Amino acid sequence: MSADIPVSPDTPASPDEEGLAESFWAVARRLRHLSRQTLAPWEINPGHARALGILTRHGAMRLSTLAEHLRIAPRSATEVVDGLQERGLVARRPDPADRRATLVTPTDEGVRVGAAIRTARYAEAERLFGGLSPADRAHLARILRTLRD
Amino acid sequence: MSADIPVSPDTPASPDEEGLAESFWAVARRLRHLSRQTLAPWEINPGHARALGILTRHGAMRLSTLAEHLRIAPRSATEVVDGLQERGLVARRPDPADRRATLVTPTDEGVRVGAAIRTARYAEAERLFGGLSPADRAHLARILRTLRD
DNA sequence: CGACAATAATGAGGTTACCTCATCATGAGG
DNA sequence: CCTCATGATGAGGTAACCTCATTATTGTCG
Repeated sequence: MSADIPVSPDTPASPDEEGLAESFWAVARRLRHLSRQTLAPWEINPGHARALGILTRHGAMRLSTLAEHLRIAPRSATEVVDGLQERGLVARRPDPADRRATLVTPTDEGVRVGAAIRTARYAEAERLFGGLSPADRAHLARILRTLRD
Repeated sequence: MSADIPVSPDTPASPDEEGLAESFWAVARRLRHLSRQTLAPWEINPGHARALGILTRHGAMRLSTLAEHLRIAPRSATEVVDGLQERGLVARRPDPADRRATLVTPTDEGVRVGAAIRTARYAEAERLFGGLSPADRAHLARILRTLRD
């Protein structure tokens, strides 16, 4: 680099009001980063992990229903399921109630991996939020709940 | 829909510990949504807005420096700048100090739009965080600052 | 019952926002 | 001055989405 002034990290840590959103994104970035590390051992991407999580929590469901859970177009869910199927984590079976439909079910392996990821995610959250005092944690939980609605 | 059970919103509002990350993402989703609305009047996407913001805050810089700020590959910054240039928000000029390099400068219009977006973002944050009591707001700011480091 | 619109999944093809690698001009050090 | 490094960009690729068209099947209604 001709002049190697280290580039400031683009988030201008401003006083407070404006910085609230900025700080929020900074933490979100950390969380996303942690998440990537967490998922690395399974060589699964966040999208697939999310789908697998939904499937292991709710059990078998139609492709279109999965799409709704994921809030993506049904056509896109087809591709997510393709990926999970290739990895042997889910299987397609015909819906006995409607021969147009496909039920997506986690395989045994899928259930196993889904549970492992769930556990790892728990640890991941602990790693980030563990530094907080129990009081702060409760506070944060309450505030986030307020903001979310 | 054959059985129109409304799909539950996939985030299972779990007790607390695990839900902290979940809540966090839920709020992030709201923020992102607000952000899209905020930017709509300028028909500019978040990536372009971010680049323009950096340029108006820091002034003219090399394409490669912009890439560092954005944390993307220089080649990708070329495309972002192409987009902003098409919209007349930035201009390329040769770097007088190095004839290989290009300085990207916001145009007058770019400065104007950048400032307007900055103001709108302020209002956007207010819209989300405004519901909080001043105490909660301070609390949140402090907690986020802790989590970010 | 039988025609017909609605629905489930998927093929085909497009978009966006990134990436890497190769190329070309320019710069800097031995 | 020769070589190697660097700044921007052309060429081409990928991941994760999208829409629209197609096919099989279903529910409805006259």
